[in-house]
Amino acid sequence: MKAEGVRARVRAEMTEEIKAVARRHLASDGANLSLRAVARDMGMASSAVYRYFASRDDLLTALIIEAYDSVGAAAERAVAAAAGSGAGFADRLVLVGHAVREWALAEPHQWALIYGSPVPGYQAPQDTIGPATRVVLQIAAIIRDAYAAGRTGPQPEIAGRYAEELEAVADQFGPGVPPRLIGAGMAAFIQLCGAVSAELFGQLNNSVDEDRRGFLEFQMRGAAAFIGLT
Amino acid sequence: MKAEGVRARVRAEMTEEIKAVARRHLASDGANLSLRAVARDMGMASSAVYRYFASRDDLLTALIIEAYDSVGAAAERAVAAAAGSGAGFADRLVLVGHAVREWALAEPHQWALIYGSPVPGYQAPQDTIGPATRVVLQIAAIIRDAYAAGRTGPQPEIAGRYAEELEAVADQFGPGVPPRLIGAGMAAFIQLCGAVSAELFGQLNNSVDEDRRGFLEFQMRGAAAFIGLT
DNA sequence: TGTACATCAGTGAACGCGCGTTCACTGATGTAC
DNA sequence: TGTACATCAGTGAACGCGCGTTCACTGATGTAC
Repeated sequence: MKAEGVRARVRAEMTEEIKAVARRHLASDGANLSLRAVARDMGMASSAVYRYFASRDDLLTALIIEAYDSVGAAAERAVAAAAGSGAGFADRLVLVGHAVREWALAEPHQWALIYGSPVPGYQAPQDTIGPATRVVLQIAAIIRDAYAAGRTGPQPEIAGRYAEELEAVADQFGPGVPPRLIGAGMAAFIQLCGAVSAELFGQLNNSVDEDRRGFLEFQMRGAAAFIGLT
Repeated sequence: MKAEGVRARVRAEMTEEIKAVARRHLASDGANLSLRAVARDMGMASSAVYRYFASRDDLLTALIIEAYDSVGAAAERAVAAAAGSGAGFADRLVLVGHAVREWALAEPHQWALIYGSPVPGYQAPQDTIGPATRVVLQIAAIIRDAYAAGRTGPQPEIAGRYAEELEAVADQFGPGVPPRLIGAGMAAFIQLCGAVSAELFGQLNNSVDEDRRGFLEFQMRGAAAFIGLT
């Protein structure tokens, strides 16, 4: 056995287990995650957790990053599978929607952690920015590809300062992509987040209770139409 | 002075003041509202608050109901003013969007309380249901009026179980309103909530930072187009 | 108008609990010779 | 291969704090006669 290998592996495993237990605790406590409760669940002294995370906020940050990565990966798998099977661009957007929604239904507390109200007193560090953009990047990629394939329809003019801001964003994605397209893509992402949050946070109760998947698809097709995807 | 008038009025004033202080506390603590902190801020013993609210959850419920009523009233004022000035139906939807957004910017913590992640361990009582529907009711009213005026454009067919569910919802709003219209109206509401939450919870940071009002209008015009409002 | 009584707001101490974080420590595991 | 030392995981007590809720109580305000 490797010299430093064993300790390092055990350390990694413990770190993962702490995160796993903490994720379970998100379910009952929301973002009021308690280090002591996590330690209790693991059968160790609360002080021992500090061997793995410098503070409660550090643990929270790790959970946030993993949540972003997890939903981002789900979106990426959906786009890759859809592109591989030759689905149309609107269908790809719908499939991203379903993938994100299904991830959220499976991990509602992780969803609340990243897309719900901010945790009071918690300031997200820079490390979270990258992972946070993975989902919207996938939507942007669909749009970029659709635009390159000439399948984005006519884009109405937009004007105003927000149009200029979108232009700056568009420049990061591919030369020549019209800013309105990027704006409509961001709108689709925001709409998706809103739709999933509405379902999880109870705003659909007593109106759409059975076929929420169908209703999400309805909304995503609206978003695709707004973009102009064909 | 009336016999029971004085005590009753003082009692009402105290109740209001407690709620006002509690609202201020939402800003720092989020939904982890502390009765003791509220009492401290009012310079009274924590036990005295129990003369006015039976428990912390009762106070939270009162705040939630007032928040729904407050944003609902803002939406109602916007619709009334827009209808009075003869604005088109799409414009009315946009104006509701601006009104809701402005309310949320002024009261971000109340917004988080009602549209953010649910408070852990808190179960909303029945009393919140009515106030919770005031905003979406205004959007439904715009759509009903637009439909009656023949300004909702052609409605594509929808099918599936969610369509049946929307039919049941449509029946509550006015006979003959096509369920797809109601679905598109709900989608507009959800999109609005998503857009406002995205702005407040930081998802627009580093992409649309200056003209968020314009970007919201862009999104609401998309929602109006999806409905078919002209 | 004055007096006896009931109502009610507010106090302060207490109960029992939980929290994040620090610190001196024990023992086991790895490292260097 | 064996021994001396360094590293590091984990313990348990403690600090200082906060919380929701209850309870017996004081004193002021209202009510009934």
